[in-house]
Amino acid sequence: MAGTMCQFMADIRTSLSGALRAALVAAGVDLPGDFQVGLERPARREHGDWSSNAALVVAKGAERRPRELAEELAAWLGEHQPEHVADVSVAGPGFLNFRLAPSWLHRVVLDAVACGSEGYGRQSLGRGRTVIVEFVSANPTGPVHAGHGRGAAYGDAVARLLERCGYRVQREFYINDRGSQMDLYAASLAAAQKGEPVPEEGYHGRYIADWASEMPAGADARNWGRERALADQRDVLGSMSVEFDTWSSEQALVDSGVIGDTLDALDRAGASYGSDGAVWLRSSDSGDDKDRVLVKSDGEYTYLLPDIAYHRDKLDRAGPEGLLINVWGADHHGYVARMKAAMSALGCDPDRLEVAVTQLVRLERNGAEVRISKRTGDLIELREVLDEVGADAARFTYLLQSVDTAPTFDLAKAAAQVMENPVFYVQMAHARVCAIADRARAGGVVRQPVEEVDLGVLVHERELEMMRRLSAFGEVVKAAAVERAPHRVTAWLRDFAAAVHGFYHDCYVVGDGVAPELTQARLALVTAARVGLAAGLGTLGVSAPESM
RNA sequence: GCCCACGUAGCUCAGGGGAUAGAGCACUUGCCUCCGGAGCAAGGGGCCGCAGGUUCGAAUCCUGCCGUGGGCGCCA
Repeated sequence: MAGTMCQFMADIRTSLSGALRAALVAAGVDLPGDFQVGLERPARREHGDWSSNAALVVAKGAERRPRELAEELAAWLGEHQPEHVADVSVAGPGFLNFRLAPSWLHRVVLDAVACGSEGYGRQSLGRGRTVIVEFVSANPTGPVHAGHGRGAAYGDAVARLLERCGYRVQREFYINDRGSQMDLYAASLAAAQKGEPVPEEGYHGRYIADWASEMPAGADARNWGRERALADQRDVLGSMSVEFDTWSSEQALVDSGVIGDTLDALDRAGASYGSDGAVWLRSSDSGDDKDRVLVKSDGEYTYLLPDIAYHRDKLDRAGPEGLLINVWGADHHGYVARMKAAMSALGCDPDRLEVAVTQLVRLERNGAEVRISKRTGDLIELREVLDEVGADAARFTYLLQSVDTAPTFDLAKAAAQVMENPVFYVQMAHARVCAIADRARAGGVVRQPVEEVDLGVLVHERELEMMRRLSAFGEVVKAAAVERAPHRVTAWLRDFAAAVHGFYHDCYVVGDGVAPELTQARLALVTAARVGLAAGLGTLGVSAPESM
């Protein structure tokens, strides 16, 4: 039953676009087979609750004047009004503006209460399709740093969004536990243990000395170091509630022998060739700048070859309909073309591999830049960020902006417990809404079941605004999932929280001057607000505290 | 030099074919009998980097240029 309730927002769009389509047909317009009725929420309130540009889009093909056509459509719609529509008008060059009765917003309250925070805003576009989201995948040569934090927050939020849209999601971490970087790491640990200077090309972070001092005498620096780094990474990521379903080891992949299969497959496909004693991938045939080495002249695999085998394996695990999403840092963007080239060469649809590239984060503390530099040793570890600002603020701040931007993350501002801090502002809205419900309970208010409450008394502009914002959540979730853009949810939360604070300020729920039936209706609205805030925060992996 | 992303209010950033371009901070000014004023509201502030093009319509799409960041290893 709750499932059908949650379809309400989809229904209102369907109902409006269906009516528009019927109006167009009645007006004698021939619609293209793939015609989609444009329907959006106007930026300006006076343009109504929903608006369509259908007349503008169709006018040219129909050889009609947009404004005249719009007038005709409006007249027809006036005689055949869909449910909840109070008024249809024409504006500007030919926009059709729908003004809805408050009853459509009252349905939104029922919808939210019925769905709960886990169900509200759920979409069905995933239809059970498998998607493997690979993110963080830091080298096991040291702690995860602040830059990985962004990938962690982003990858996990994308996974959560996709889950809310009906995808079957696997979170995966790829361990690059092989190759020259691992050699250098092991050599650095071994040298530090013996009190010798670490190799110049090695790792110089302070953690090397710390970990070397923990390392038992006679331990294999490579294996011990790998486990030490992974344990550290797992621990830190876990403390911001990022958990992976699968940890895939490059070394294990190599040991299993599947690399040779991949090499053979590339050879059979004519995608590789030998030159200068090395084996090369013809990636330049598929849009890459140049060809890339798969097997070095000393017989060692490069990073690329096992990674191709790994992606082949992932595609296989995801199934024929499955999708791969990789979250890579900006320093790996040049790697996208060659991986896609390899996928094409192996006969896989390169569109099944998506790579989201996250730009670098500039880290500040009270306006002063803090450099992130893994190799030189003055790196800011993710652990430090979490200790300073907390997991909730870190996640929310990482997700404040699009991953296409290189934002500034001020640790001091993110940690501040003030309303100017968007994390605090949004969480505070949730806490306030919970406080109201507590207060009503403490005041002896007995709540009626929502379906028996007369929501028709909710007509205050603050209430309407809150319900309007709430009603957009499902569309926001869908857009955020499709665009792999969790920051859209962050932006929505800030707007919705502002509406909640406004309501809180102007609309008392319990108190002397509030009629009992209004208290009941507002308590239902408060529950709906709690659902919306908790649902939004939940898709970002941020907690919704009941008090602060 | 080539490749990718970005350039929007003083600052941090949303918006990514549609109507008069938005939010927070900062600045000016109002509002506390009562659910937490840790708040709410009003105001000032914009060649949407520049120049062309496509379109009924461009901050949004295309091309070029300028600027910023990142990448261009038989490292990972």
